[in-house]
Parts: sequence; C-alpha cells; structure tokens
Amino acid sequence: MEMNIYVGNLSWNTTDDELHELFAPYGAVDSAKVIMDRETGRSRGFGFVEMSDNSAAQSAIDSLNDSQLGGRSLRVNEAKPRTNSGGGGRGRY
DNA sequence: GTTGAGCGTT
Repeated sequence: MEMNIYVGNLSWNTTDDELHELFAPYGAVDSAKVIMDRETGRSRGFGFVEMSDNSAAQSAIDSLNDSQLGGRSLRVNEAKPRTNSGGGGRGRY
C-alpha cells in the first residue's frame, strides 16, 4: 500500500531528485516528482512523493513537515490520489 | 536571469 505525500513551499531550484534524496533515508521512496508548469516549464514550487511504506511516509511527513529546505519552510502532508475522485483546496483562507 | 498558490503530465 503506497502513500502519496504532498510537498509544498519548495524552492524554485528544487527538483524531483532533491525530494527523492530528501525522503530516501526515511523510507523506501517509490516515486518522487516535483510539479513544474507544463506551459512555461518552470517549477511550481511543490511536488509529490510516493512511498511504499505508510509508516515511513508518516515518519517522513512528521520529520520533513515544517522543516527548512532551500531556505524555505517545507509543507509536507498526505496528498490526495491522482486517480479517483478528489480535488479541491485543502485549507484555504 | 521574473513568480508563490499550495494537489500532478504518465
């Protein structure tokens, strides 16, 4: 059972490999992807990490959440499945 | 040599 993790507030120079190396020591990283604007090709400042172990994912979230990366505070949280129904903002002012 | 919300190209 893999778990999707949403990572936000990333630096512009942050890439998928950075997330992979960031979540790697916490557990098995199944996949790591930083979302970049397809129209402009520039980073959007957030990405997704999929981990095969939910406990490792929770540990990574608890450790990496609210941490500092690239001089920015990282926002790590459980992401909604890309497939299946879902969407909409989570926590908007 | 740009920008800042937060959930994505298979």
